[in-house]
Amino acid sequence: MDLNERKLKILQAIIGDFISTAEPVGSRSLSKKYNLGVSPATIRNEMSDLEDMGFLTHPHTSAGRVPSEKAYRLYVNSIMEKRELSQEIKDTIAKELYDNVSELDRTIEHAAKLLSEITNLTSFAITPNKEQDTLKCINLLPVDDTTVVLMIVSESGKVSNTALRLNYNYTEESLNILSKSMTFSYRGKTLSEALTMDIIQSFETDIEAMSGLARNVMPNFVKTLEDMLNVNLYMDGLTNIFSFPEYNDITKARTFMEMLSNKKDLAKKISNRDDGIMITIGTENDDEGLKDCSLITATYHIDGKLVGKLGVIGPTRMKYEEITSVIEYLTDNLSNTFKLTGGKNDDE
Amino acid sequence: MDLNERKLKILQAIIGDFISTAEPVGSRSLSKKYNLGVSPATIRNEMSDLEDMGFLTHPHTSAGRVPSEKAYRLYVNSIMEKRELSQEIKDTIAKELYDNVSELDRTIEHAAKLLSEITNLTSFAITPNKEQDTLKCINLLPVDDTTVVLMIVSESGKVSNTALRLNYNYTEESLNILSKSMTFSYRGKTLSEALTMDIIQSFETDIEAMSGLARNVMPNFVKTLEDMLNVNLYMDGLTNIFSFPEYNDITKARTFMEMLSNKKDLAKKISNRDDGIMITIGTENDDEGLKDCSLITATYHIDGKLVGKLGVIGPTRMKYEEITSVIEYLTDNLSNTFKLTGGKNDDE
DNA sequence: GGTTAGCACTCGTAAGAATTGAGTGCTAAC
DNA sequence: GTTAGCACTCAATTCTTACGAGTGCTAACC
Repeated sequence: MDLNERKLKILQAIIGDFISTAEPVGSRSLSKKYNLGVSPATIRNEMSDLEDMGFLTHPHTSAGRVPSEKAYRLYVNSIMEKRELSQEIKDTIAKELYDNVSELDRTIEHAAKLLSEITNLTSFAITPNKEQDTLKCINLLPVDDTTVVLMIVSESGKVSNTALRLNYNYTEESLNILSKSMTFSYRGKTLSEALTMDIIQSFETDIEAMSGLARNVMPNFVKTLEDMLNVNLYMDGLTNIFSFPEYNDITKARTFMEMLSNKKDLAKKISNRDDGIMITIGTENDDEGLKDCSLITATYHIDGKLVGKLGVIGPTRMKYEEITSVIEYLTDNLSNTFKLTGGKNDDE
Repeated sequence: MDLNERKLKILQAIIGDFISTAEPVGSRSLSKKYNLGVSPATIRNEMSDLEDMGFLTHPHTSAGRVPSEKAYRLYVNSIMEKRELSQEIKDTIAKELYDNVSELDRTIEHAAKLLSEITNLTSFAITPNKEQDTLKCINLLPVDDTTVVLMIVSESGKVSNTALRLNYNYTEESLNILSKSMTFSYRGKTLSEALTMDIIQSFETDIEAMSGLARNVMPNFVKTLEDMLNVNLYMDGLTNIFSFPEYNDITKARTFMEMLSNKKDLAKKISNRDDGIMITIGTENDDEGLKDCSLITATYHIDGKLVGKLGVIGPTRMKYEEITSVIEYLTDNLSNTFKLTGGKNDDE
């Protein structure tokens, strides 16, 4: 059986109708709403064919047709067209992003919020994977007699620090030497490389006099590095799910919420997704809890290198076209923002 | 009418029963379950009196009685006794807190998680209000030709930093002088005091040569101070609300979730609560969205000074006794943790 | 041969009626 | 003051009925 012009037109109408109404689509109402030029009976025949081909399903005998995952997949791959966003939305995104340039994490959080507000879906964003980020400078700073701060700056502009308490008095001199020495050893190394180096060893042999201080600093150095490698997950628009009739059932809403509250798994799942725009529909998500959901994600870049992700989650019946455009536009703008400022606010 | 011994006993039984079953309590089932030594008819008479006194309400004629807010208030104030926690829960709390000593914010977040797991309620915690925190040291650190990091350390051990890009080359010397000079001016001042000082002014007149650098640094200094003053709100156990029959209604669950997603208002509301254990029931919360909820909060201290809060939110029908004990024990332990380490992990 | 009108059939949903049962309030006797 | 007895109430459950949107099939039509 062939997916001819007319079948495609009918399928498209059904998908469109179902996406906006959430009601199974019947032949009669379809022929009334859309000017397809054929009678309901003909549409019925075509629908029956489309069902045989796996594009439609049937909740029960006397109900209308509902698009299958295969239909959405076809729609996403072939039918839907790239849509130009309305100037209004473009302006909102640009304005919100540029007006709120701030610390990287805050910007990402804000982008997620923006996304959920525009799409009326649940949105999420993860901060960049910093495995490829390189170390730039390491500093040990005196605070008081027994407290020093360890500060690590990476190429991407990320600054991390830990206050550490020593159980003996240090000299400023020794802090300085160790700082310089560490910067020398680690500068240009990626965070993951730095973590695999046999750290304490190198300092004990190199600088005998330093070894006491180094032994105190190193565990914290490792801990801070690990901390810098952590990917943060932000979510917004959690309650948007309640507007969907498919989640009018309390147990479904609950399952959805519970799945999202497992941030660790979710962050991992998102991290593992392909670069660029990626759409996964229902069972394609390979996750029991996501079998009725679709995910759309896209990647943004920091200085063209570090990669973070951002996207939405919602019922498989979602406005793929619009939402994909929004996400694409948003990530493009994000990458742009981070190209100019490195995610930090400039002087002024 | 007098709230005599027997009335009190019956009221207590009704409250206890309703808290655990969520079903209106009838005279017959009450007399069966609890050994009150009187017949259902007598209980009915007493119930009728208790209703007249405002302690019970009546969903409808043929339903059992439900405790009113006034009853809960009486229970919380006079009837309930301080309960000794089970050793198991004590151990869990102690273990979880001491095993996870880490950055302050992480510890608070972890405490909130722990609290929701133990109580099966929605928990929240806010980081300390740092208005009384004092500045300890301010540092400007060279990173590369045009980037410096501004680092601020406060007495409580909080370290904040911003990377800033200058539009001209600086000298290490000038950074040093400005750091020292800022530290000298601000050391010992509270964060809020520092914010009200006419900052740029003072540096322009004092150190002519510095004014260009200072002009670049100061806006960031102010911004970072403001950032340090921000109180963070953590929540956990959001989906616990679904286990309560009173939230089986999707619109109620939705309203609850929506109220909690407004983090700003919530943080404010919690900040404004009294110190120590505070219990507010239903309309006592003075908030339409909270009229069917009770809040229990308690305060923890950092080094005996800075004050943060932590608590739970749930239906008015909650196990006040148990939960209050848990929260009290938890905040005591938190304060203890922060007394020993200042919320930071020591050198090993 | 594709298209269409007609019609019997299906099945979820909404509305209404009957039944149940936990509970109250009142009265009269103990 | 306490209690047994009884009529009454009302939410919740179950059953029944009616409705209607929709299908699938058949036969006629172009």
